[in-house]
Amino acid sequence: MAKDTKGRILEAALELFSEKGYEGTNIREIAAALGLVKSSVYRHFESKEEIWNTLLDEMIAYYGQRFGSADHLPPVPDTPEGLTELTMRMADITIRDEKIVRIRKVLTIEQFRDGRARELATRHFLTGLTDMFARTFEAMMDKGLLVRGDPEMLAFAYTAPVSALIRLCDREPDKTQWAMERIEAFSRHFTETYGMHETGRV
Amino acid sequence: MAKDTKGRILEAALELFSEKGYEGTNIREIAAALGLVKSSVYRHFESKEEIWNTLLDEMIAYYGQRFGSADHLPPVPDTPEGLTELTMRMADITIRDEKIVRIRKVLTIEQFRDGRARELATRHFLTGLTDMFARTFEAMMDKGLLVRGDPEMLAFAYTAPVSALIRLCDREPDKTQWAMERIEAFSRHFTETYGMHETGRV
DNA sequence: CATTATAGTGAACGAACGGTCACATGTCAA
DNA sequence: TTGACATGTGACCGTTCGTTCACTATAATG
Repeated sequence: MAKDTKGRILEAALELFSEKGYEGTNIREIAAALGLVKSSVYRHFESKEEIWNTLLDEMIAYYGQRFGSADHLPPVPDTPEGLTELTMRMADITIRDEKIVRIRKVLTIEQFRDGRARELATRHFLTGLTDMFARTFEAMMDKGLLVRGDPEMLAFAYTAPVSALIRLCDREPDKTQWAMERIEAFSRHFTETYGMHETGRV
Repeated sequence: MAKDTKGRILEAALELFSEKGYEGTNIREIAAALGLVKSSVYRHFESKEEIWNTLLDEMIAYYGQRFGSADHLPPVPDTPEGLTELTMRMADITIRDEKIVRIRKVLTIEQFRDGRARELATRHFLTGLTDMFARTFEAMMDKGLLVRGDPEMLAFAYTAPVSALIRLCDREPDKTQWAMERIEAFSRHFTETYGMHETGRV
């Protein structure tokens, strides 16, 4: 059968670490989460630390594959309102996808203890979103949909509030609906401030 | 002499918890930080958990006293540029004050494990700053310094990016200077977008 | 069929943990 | 001087931690 026990251990570890942290989780719990006893875990990993490091490798790779590659760039909206739609779609995915939620949570918890977690946290919470939207905004400026200006600055001003609300959902999931409404309201406010409609030139 | 050992224990606990988390810190380290052995700590606290709960009480009280009371409201700027100055002053304090930094870090780490930490985290990272600046912005609108609009929305759009950069400093202190420059640049961008200069009416 | 590799187990290990307690100090009021 | 109280200590406790290992069951390979 070989049902990829190694992968299931990493899954369980991510889930537990994201709730109770690395130090707050023990090997017995991880094993129990897949119906094993702790010694079985050591068939697949040499130590608890190796689980953590492998998990980090996986998270880094996952981020690169999901947000880093060029073919995953979001489509450039056709209208200022399209930016809001795009944002809502992306926010919805990033809040619903349990794996991404858990990655954000574990990076939040462990960022002060582990250097690699620190770097990935900065990319997740700050630079990654900014870079991505900077390119989108630049394209929108070229299309005459957004007022001309520093696309990086605009992207930062746009993504930081959205990111803050996404992190609120991580912390207090029962406020998800409220947060989504706030994201939409903020996005509309943003497009009303910076958005332009095409002049219709052919 | 009675040199407030209880208070010093709380100080040491805050420092250690903010770096390694509650579970990652043990009583021996806390005791050693003030030159004691662990059993001495139990003269002042019944358990590790009581240290944690007392610390949380203190953090909640500290926040209320520091940011909650009306007499600590920041002065309303006289010009749009004054908003940037005010922001830089507040950011500088909040990044330099080690106690506040540690409180933010420990709330970041423990927000998923402790309900009270969760609530205080939301206030620290989201609602507190927004509420405070909403009042400032409302006053600035009344004075004709800021374009009319929803002060809450504007405050959220303003404080969320600043907060994101402050949290970057918590995570990567060597990027503090860069972050401060970004805060200033963002604040200037913001006042250029929404700021107005008085018409000079008497 | 015998063999070899793989995955899982229960018992046991030393170390570290949070916590207790009898005891040694020092301080200060009666 | 005495007694009471607060503070600090070292030895010790039971538990839990991460980790090891001899052993079993299973499945694939020659």
